[in-house]
Amino acid sequence: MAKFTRLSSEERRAQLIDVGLACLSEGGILHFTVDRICQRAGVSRGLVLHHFGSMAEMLAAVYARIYRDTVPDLGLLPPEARLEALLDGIFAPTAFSRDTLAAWLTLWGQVAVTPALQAEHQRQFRVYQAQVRDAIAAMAEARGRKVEADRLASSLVCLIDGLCLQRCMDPDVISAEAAKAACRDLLAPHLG
Amino acid sequence: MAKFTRLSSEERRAQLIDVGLACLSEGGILHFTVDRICQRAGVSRGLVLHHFGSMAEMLAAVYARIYRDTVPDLGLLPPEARLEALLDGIFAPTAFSRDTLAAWLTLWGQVAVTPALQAEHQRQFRVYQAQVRDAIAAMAEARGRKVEADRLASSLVCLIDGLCLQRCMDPDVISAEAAKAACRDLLAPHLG
DNA sequence: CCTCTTACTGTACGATCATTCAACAAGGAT
DNA sequence: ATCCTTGTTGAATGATCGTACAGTAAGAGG
Repeated sequence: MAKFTRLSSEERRAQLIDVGLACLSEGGILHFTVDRICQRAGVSRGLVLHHFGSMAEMLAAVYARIYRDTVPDLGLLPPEARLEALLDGIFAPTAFSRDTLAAWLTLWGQVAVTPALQAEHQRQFRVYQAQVRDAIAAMAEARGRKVEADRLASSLVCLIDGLCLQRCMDPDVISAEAAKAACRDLLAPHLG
Repeated sequence: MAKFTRLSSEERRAQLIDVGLACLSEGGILHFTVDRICQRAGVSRGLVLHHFGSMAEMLAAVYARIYRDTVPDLGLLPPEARLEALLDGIFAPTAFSRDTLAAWLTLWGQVAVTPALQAEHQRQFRVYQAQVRDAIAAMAEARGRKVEADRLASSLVCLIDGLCLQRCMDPDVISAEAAKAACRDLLAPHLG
């Protein structure tokens, strides 16, 4: 019998990212270590840096992963449905759970002090911000309203982040429905 | 000449908290270490744990400090001025700087995974949330409006947090004035 | 000037950290 | 069945981590 099984580079990276995410959720950045991740994944110490080069690079990969898992793709939806789909994705049970949010908070806390992570953040955030802006602009047009889509999108993004923050630090304070309602309330005066 | 100078417990704690805050700003939680803090403060290794007992306790003390430095005391102000004073305090140049915000983000990232910090957060946040609610309620009453002060305060707190988050991760995106405007825009439909 | 409290020093300790690297072997290719 | 690519192992390294603790001395009070 084989002492270990070989996976393709993509498969192994995906598995390690999963484990890394779990470590972040449970213990923050201080638990995001080579030893812990490898032990939990059932592989040897050398494998993480073989696939990612450094822990900072792996952290950036985890950031890209959680971004894709959380922010839905809105491209194919009809204009009036995009905004609601965006909120449904972000405030879905898995994305808006304490575990996922704890990972988000940890990553945010590292963005400003980890160059590799900061670069990944800017890459991901640009796409996200554009999606939110377009969803708002599409809705405004569908309803025949003139809005400052940029400013409104910026406010909505901030509100969403803050809701995630508060939800993570005290889950009882804000439910997913209350979070969606707060977002709609922010937009209502401008979109009707 | 003396080999070292003795300070009162309060003075030394204040100094070490200052240094700890600086370490958090510059390198996140991974730079919040006994060695770094002591070296930077010009004291020996044993002093931190002499005054704080553990690094987790010291982190909680730093959290309490940054909270008090950021959130202004609104008690004595006239009802209509409280909301604006709150925003002025939170978005003041020092509080809304990259350094201070980086420390905030780091601390937030640790709240969910550090019991001592979580306890301190709940203590501080309760007071903060109540201040925001009262400022909103006072303004609503002054203007003769009926509002759901709780929900509105919750939304405002989330928006403020999100603004801090975005500002820290990319200072060019949001100015202090834009942040204040976003907050006023959230409240305007309810408070006029 | 003496005493006493306690702020303070500095070493020691065991654990854990990220990274490097040479050797091994799994499994598709030929 | 053999070769070869490369995913994988595991030990070694040197730095750094938090905490414990026995001893030192500063400086206020008597």
